[in-house]
Parts: sequence; structure tokens; C-alpha cells
Amino acid sequence: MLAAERRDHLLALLAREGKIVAKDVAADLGISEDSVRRDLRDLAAEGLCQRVYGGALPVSPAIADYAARQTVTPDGKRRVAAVAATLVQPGSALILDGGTTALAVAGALPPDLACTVITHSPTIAAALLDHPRAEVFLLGGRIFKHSAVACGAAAVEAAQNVSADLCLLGVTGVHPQAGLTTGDAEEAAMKRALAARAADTYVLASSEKIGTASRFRVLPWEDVSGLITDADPGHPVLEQLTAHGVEILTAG
Amino acid sequence: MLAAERRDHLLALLAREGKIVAKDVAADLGISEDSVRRDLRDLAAEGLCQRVYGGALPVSPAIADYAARQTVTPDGKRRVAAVAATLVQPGSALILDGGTTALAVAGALPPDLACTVITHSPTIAAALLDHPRAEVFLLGGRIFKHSAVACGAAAVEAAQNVSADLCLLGVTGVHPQAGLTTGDAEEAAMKRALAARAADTYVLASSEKIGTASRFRVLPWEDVSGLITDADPGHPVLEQLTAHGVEILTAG
DNA sequence: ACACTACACGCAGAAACGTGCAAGAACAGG
DNA sequence: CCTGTTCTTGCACGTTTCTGCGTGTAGTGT
Repeated sequence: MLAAERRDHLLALLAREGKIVAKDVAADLGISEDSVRRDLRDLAAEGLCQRVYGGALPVSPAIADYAARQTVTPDGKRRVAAVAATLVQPGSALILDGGTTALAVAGALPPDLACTVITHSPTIAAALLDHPRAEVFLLGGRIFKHSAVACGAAAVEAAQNVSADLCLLGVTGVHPQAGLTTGDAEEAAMKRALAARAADTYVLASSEKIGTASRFRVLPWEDVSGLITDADPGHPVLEQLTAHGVEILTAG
Repeated sequence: MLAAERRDHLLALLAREGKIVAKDVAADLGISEDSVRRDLRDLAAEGLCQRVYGGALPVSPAIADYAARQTVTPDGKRRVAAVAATLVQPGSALILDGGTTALAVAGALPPDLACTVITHSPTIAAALLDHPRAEVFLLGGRIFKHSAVACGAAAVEAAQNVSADLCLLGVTGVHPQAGLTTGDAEEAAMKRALAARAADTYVLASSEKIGTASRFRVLPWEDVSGLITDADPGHPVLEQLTAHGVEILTAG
């Protein structure tokens, strides 16, 4: 049994049974109680469960199954998403890009947050179905299979009819000179169109993207309000970006 | 064993077992653990799996999850979907409504079918991502949480810009006098807008809907080419519909 | 107050990891 | 056919991570 698998098992168990008894799980899986306790401690540290004497309980019954889904996104993206979610004010309008990191943001939004989310990603729209107070507006268009978002002329046109307070953008490359880049021209244009419709644009960039550049430019740094990343705040690239006037939000 | 072949093997294993243990695979294939780890690292970099200590896990259990949900689709809906899928000609354009039955149709389409699918359901758009040759066009608009589809003025307007050979419509009520009905006025209008853009409209109706009516009329029988159902062909309601000129396709 | 259980912490062995390196295969060009 | 290059593969090495055990402490129930 893989360690990560065990972790998932615990969360699934928590969602299904509503509680975890360390002793029982240890006996059940044939591992030491220490390992179970260690896992529970880690999960609790990430806010995914509440540690109690003898085992663990869900932090809140409502988000139990959500937590199980969240664990599969890599740690870095999850941390970036958590910070990004704090930028979304109740009652505000948010433009949310596609991609796995943005999907993590959708999941990280408080379940009962009342806000408007505008997105061109069917995946993200579907993910927000269980946020009852979030109003979701979907931008239509031809679906680009590679990144699972609506792109093309129709999607860009649809974007012209919306406005928002905040735009959260995912990219594949973050480079001091090249700016924000992505691997597809259509996608780059779409991201540009989205960013243009929001007062502030923040970029979601897990650490592996820092310092890399892809083929197509999305935005120059002048048009970016801030960058949210889990990279080391002392990273040389990040320091250069600060010099460009980009606010750096680190998700340590 | 070719490197690419090994890669495929790993992905297949991941899909089948839900996890990969580097050590086991290495022993199984008679190659070094290093090679397996290298492959997993590459796959993870491409976002095809999630690397964990000891092996790898699927990026998102949502895939397995979704597959599992498909199988729990009630038999009736699955049979209806299978028949509906046969109506879709290669190269044709299909307007696909939202709802669980329509989702089953998306799943029932041959994986390599080349066609255009127009839908206002983010869920269905997402489900069609694994049909590489299907061109998906998403109709945007405000998302109605209840049925998880785009509705409202924007969605209806978007629908005006498309045309298709076939429209597959889900409804909640099929009644000889009341016609096709559904429980929400906005949704009814949207369905009407969709049906108007296709040469032929077929209705998906699992047996429990036959003979019932909901509050809002979608279409009169004159505008319906046919009905696909798993109800008994001798059902009195179906015979009345035949009299209305509606073609009945039964999914025995 | 007492016994008992659960707990955190530190430790050491084991397992998994990343990296550099060299041998070998596949390949392109002369 | 030969040669230089590139890519892949397995091995060795040092490093990191995981896991079970022992110890002392804290919490729980009688």
C-alpha cells in the first residue's frame, strides 16, 4: 500500500463513515497505528480533517467528500489555489480560467460563498455546481480538447459581454522577459480576452512553471496585478518580477 | 519492450488498477525500477499521472469516478442512449441536450466517431473530451444549477448561431395531449431554441416518463420527429403518439 | 488517585529517490 | 561500410523519505 494511497483511503473513509478510529484502521490495513496517526496529523495540518483523541473527524460534514477530491491535486497547486480563493470577495465577480490549477481554485472556494464566476471551462462550471450560492456564467465556443476550454472567435466575443473584479489566469510559462506564455495561440488570445475584462488579473503559477517560457505570449507584465505561486519567495525570477511591479503572493 | 509501449502499459495499468507500484511493475516487466521511475516522472510531467512515493496514482479519480457513474446509469437510460447513439451519422452535426440520459448518449457515442456536437451542458462537454474526433461546441450562458445547463437569454441567443442535422432532447414528461414538458420555464425555452436549430428532433424518454406531464410545455408533437424509449412498444401512450405522426424507436 | 490508553518525539533500519556515468543500441551522414 | 552523435538503459552512489519501535508524557475513565 502506497503512502499517498493510504492518505486517500483515510479521507474516503472519513467522508463515508464520518469518523476515523486510528486503532481500527491500523488493524484493518495491517499497518502500525503510528503511521495512521502520522497521516492524520498531516491531514489535520492541511485542514483536511480534525484530529481528536482516538482518531479524527471531518472538519465540517459538508466538505468531507470535497476534501477527498482535493487530495489528488498536487500539493503545490492546492496551496496556490487556497491563496487564490482568499482573493475572491463575497459578492464580487470572478473570471476563472481553465486548467487544473484553476479547477483547484473552484474547489477551494468556500462552499457557501455568494459570488459570480465567469468561466470558459466546462469542467470548472461543473465543479461549481455544488456551490449553491455561486452564480456561474459559462462562455461558450469551440472546445479545445487539449486544455478542455472554449476558445475561438465565439468565445472571445462572448467574453466581450462580461466584466469582473478579478481574473485568475493559469499559464504554462512565467518568465521575466517573455512574460506569461502558453503553448497554444488560440488559448493565449482567449486568456488575453479574459484578462481584459477584469479590473485585476492575478496569475496562478505553481513552482515548476517559474522561469520557463512557452511559444505564445499571453500578457506582458504591465497588465498583471499579481502572481500567486508556491515557489520560494527568494527565487531570483520572482525578485525580477517584483521589480516589474508585480505583486507576489506566496503560498508557503 | 519499446519505451512507448511501456508507457502505454503504465497508463493502462493505472486506469485498470487505480495505482502503480514502481517495484512491482519493474519486476513484472523484467526492467529496472529506474526505467519505471523515469517513465512515471515523464508521465507526471505531462500531467498524465500523479507521482507519489512508491509509484503513481491517477491524476484525478474523477475519471474512474465518471466511468463508475456511467455504469450505474439505470439500464433503461443506457438502452435508450445506445439507440440514440445509432442515429448519429459520421460527419453530421448533433445538438445534445443536458440531463442524465443525454449524458449517457455522450458516453454511448463510438469513441472515434467524427462528428460535431453542440451542447449547452458543461457536463456533457466534459464527457466528450475523450472523443478525440468529436468537435464540441459549447453554448454559453447562465448556468442553471438544478439541471446543470446553460439557460437564459445569452444561451438562447448563442443557439441561434448554430444549425444541426439532429437534436436529441431530454424531457421530464411525455404526454399525448400535453406534449413534451419539463419543470422549468427557462429550460423549456432553451430546449425549444435547440430543437428549432435542427432538421430532426428526437426525444429521449425512459419509460417512467411516458404518460406524465410537467408544468411547462417544450414542444408540440408536430415539431418532434421521433421518440426513443425503453417502454413497451404496445404502451397505449406510444400508440397515440404514432397517430400524431411521431416515430417510435424502442430500446428493448 | 489510579490504571490504561493514546499520544508525540526521537531513533535506526529499510526502502525509494535523484543524479551522474558508462555501456550499448539506434540513427544519420559521409 | 564506417563513424560520430544521440538516446536509452542499467548501475552505483549519496540523499531523502518512510516506517516501526522504544520512551516518556498527556489525556481518559473508573
